[in-house]
Amino acid sequence: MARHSILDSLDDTLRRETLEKARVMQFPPGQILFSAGQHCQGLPLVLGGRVKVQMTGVSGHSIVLYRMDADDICTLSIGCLMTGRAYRAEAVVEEAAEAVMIPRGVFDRLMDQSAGFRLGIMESYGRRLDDLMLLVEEVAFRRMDKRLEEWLLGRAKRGPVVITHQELAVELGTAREVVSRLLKELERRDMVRLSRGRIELTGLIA
Amino acid sequence: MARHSILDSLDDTLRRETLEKARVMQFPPGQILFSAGQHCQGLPLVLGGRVKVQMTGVSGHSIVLYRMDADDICTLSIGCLMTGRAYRAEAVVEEAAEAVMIPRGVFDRLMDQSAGFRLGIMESYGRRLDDLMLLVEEVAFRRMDKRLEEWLLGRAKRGPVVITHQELAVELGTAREVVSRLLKELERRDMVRLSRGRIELTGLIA
DNA sequence: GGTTGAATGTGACTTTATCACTGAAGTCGC
DNA sequence: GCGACTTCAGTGATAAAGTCACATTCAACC
Repeated sequence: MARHSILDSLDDTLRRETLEKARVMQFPPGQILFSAGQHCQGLPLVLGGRVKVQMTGVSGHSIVLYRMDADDICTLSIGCLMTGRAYRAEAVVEEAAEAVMIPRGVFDRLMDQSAGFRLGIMESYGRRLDDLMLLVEEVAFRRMDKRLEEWLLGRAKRGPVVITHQELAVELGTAREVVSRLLKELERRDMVRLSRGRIELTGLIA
Repeated sequence: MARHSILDSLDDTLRRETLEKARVMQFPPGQILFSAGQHCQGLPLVLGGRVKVQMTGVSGHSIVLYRMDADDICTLSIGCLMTGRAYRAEAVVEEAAEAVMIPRGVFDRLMDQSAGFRLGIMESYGRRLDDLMLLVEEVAFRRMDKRLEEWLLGRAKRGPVVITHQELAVELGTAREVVSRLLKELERRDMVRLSRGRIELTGLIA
């Protein structure tokens, strides 16, 4: 059963009609939801799992822009859906995800007939814009060592972080060598223990 | 008379009603349209002039996020209007600007009753999101000297660029000293001629 | 057990950021 | 017209981050 808070804002008739025309889809880890240059087929409402959205610049470097998880809306798709432009970023499933795909026609109808749906869409847009503004500030002004430590702390809820230095570099929008060196420095200070594809936080609990 | 393409998408009745309740306002250069922490009073539709939107990070550094000019919609205001959150950025008038301020109630009504209005709003949102994604990439990966040259070229349509190094640093999200040094280097290579608050492009026409 | 490919380590060097100043150019009051 | 003041610009020293080139290590798979 499709559980997404934006669907709760619909009245019964509209919700039933929506669910009739929308498809619930499953995406295994590693699957590409969409990639740069593609055109949008429908609006994904994320029911569960985790998807990262990243873009690759002209330089060939990539950076993770944001993540989507349960109850999120794929904001990028809205713009592509309504204006017909192609995606500029790429979405990669990290944890097996489930999403309802709302076809264009249904989306238009929902926007037309449900104030709650509109609010949900606008809220999602606003949040994304905020996220990106904060990211700009972060990338432009914050020190890489702090950003790295913060990222690790945010990920180390329980157990070691399983990630390669290269992937971590994409998370932060920097080079692999920079990540390697900063991590080695953290290891020297006994903040982390490093092994291949794996970072264990030891002293970094603050 | 208020000319904005999104108003053209409205039928006569709706447009008349909107213009009755909306106020056309004038903003002189230097005026702050809104600043971080403030709450949104209405949605500005920009009729003319130029407004820059910039944010200041925790570090105290600022960076210009994007600009609005004729026929633009203040995307940031939409999110603040609908969710009640405060602005996170600041808008400063660069060239005397004129805007129609759409009050919240009218905005809701337009979203409800006009598909064209909705499309315009969504288009604006999508474009802004794109702008910010490109900015992230630019800040994260492109070289400062190239970005500076590009910025200057984009501004030097006719005549010299009137700007201080400090302001230019905010445009690019870097430090004033960095801008000064890069400009001096350009001057050594006879690409520009520098004077106080003014940059003349000489060899930089490419 | 040896080969292979991915992941990591590191030196050398360039670019960018930061700090701490100095000097130069405008502005204002008289 | 002349100081006093303020804003703007220049620069050396040093630290942080990015780039390039290559060495090493690890894990997986014949």
